[in-house]
Amino acid sequence: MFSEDPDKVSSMTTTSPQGRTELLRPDGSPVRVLVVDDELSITELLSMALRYEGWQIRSAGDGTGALQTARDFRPDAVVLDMMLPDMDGLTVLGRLRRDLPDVPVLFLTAKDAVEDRIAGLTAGGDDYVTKPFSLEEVVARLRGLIRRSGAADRRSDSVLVVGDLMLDEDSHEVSRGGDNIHLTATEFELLRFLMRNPRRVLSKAQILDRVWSYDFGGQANVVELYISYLRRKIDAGREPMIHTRRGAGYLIKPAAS
Amino acid sequence: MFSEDPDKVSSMTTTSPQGRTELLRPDGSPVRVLVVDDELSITELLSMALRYEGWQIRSAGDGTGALQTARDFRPDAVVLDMMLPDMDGLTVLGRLRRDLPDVPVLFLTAKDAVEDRIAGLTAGGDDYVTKPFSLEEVVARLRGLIRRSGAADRRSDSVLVVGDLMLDEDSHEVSRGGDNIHLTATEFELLRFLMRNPRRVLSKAQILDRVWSYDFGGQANVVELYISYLRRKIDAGREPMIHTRRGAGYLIKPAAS
DNA sequence: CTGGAACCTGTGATTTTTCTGAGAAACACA
DNA sequence: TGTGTTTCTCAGAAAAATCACAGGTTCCAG
Repeated sequence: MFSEDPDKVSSMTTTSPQGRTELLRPDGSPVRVLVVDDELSITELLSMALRYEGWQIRSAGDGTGALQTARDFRPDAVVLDMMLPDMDGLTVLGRLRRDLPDVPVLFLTAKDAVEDRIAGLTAGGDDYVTKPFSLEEVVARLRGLIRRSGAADRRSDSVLVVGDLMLDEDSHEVSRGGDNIHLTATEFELLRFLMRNPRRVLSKAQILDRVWSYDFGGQANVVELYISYLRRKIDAGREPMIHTRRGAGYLIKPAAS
Repeated sequence: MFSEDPDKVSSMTTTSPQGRTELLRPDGSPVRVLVVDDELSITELLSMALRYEGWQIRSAGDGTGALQTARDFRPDAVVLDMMLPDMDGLTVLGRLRRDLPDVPVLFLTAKDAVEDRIAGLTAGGDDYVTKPFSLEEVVARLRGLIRRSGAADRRSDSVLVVGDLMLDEDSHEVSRGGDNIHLTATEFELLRFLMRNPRRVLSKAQILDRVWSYDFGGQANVVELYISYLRRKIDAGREPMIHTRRGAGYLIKPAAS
C-alpha cells in the first residue's frame, strides 16, 4: 500500500481521483489561482471548475480585495475581470505586478468591450478570454499560462495522447495514426475535453457545461451533433475511439482495448 | 537525476517554456536589463514584455534612480528614455558610462524629437527607437545590442529559419527556397514574430500587441490584411506555410508537414 | 416482437470570421 | 515639392462554422 513507487515519489504530477493528470508546483504543492470578478455567479462557476482541476482557489469581488488576497495567498496565476466596481482592471494589474512581478494573468473581458482597452494585454505573455466563455477554454488558457510561467512542472506536455490519437494544444493540430485532421474550434474543444478524460464516460450535461459557454441556451442535441462530426473526422474508416454509453454519455479510449 | 549532463551545464542557451530560444549570459545566468522611463505605463509594458523574453528586469523613473540602480544591478543592457524629469538623457548616458563603460544602450525618443539631438547616439554601437514603438522592435533591437556586446553567447544566430524560409535579423533579408523576397517594415516584423514562434497559434490580439505600436487604435483587421500581404509574397504559388486557425489565430510552419 | 426512448445525421438557414480590392492618408526620399 | 511607397480604413465578397430541425436508426424493456 505504501510501497516506494519511485514514480509516485519523485514525480511532479499526480493522478487525480478522476484519473486525470494534474499540474503541480515544483515543490509538489497544488497550484494556486486567484479569481477576481464582481459577479458572484462567475467566481463560483470558475472556482468550482478550477478546484476540480486540483488547484487551490481563492476569489475576490473587487480590486481592493484582490490585492489584499494576492498578498498573502501568493497565487501562481490570476483570473482578472477587467470590469471591477472599485477600480480599473489595468490599475489592479499594475499594483498586482508590484507584489508579484511574474504572476501570469488571464483577463476576462466583455465581448463587446471596446477593443482599445485590450491593447497590450497579451504583450507580457498574459492572455484573455471574452465573456461569455466556456470552462474548457478558461482552463486550457490557464494551464497554458501556468505551464509557460514555469510555476508548475510538467512543462512541455502541451500534447494530449490517447492511443494513436494526438492533440497539440499549442499548434491546435490533431492527428490520428499520423494523418493530420482538421477540426473546427468547437470540435477541437470537445475533443480536448474527451481526451483530457480518457476512458471516462462524460454525460451530455457535463460536456455542454464544459465545452459550450455558460450562457448557451440552445438545443441539447448539439452535443450529439458534434460527436457525430468528430466521429466522421476521427473514426472515419478506422477502429472507433469514441463510444456511446447509451443513457450515460460518451467516452474516448484507445482503439485497441 | 543529477547526472552531469554536459549539454545542460555548458550550454549558453536554453529553451524557454514557450519553446523559444533564449539569450543567456556566458555564465548561464539570465540577461539583465535596466529600463528607464518616467511614464509608469511604459516601464510596466516593457518590463512585462522583456521578462517574457526570460530576462531579468529592473526599472527606474528618473536619471538619479537609474544611476543608482545601474550601480548594483550591473545590467547587460539599458533602455533609456531621452526625456527624463530630473536630467538630460545625455547626462545620464555620460554618468552611466563612467560605471559601466561597455553597457549597450537602447534610447527611446519622441518621434518629433529634433534629429540633431539623436545624431551620434548610435555612433558607439548603441541604438534607438522612437515612441510609440512596437514590442517586437524593442526586443529585436535589444537582442541585437546584447548579442553584439558579447554579454551573451549565441552570437551568430541572427537568422531565423523555418523550413525553406529564412529571415536575417541583421540584414533584414528574407528568402524562401533561395528566392529573395522584399518585405516592408511591418511585413518584416510580422513575419519575424511568426517565425520566432513557429508551430504555435498566435491570436490576432497577440500579434497586434507585439507587432503594432502600443498606441495603435485601429481596426483589428490590419492583422488579416498583413497576413494576406505576407501570403502573397511568401506562399505565392508555393506550398503554404502560413496557416489560419479559424477562431484561434495564425501560425507558421514548414511546408512539408 | 413491438413501442418508445435515446441517439444519429442530412439539410439548410443564420451568423461569424476571414479575405481582398480600392482608395485615402501618411511618409520617405530625392 | 513631387513621386513612389507604405500603411491603413472601409466595405463587400467569400468561406466556414454553428446550430435548429426533422426524419431515420438503434437499442432495450416488456
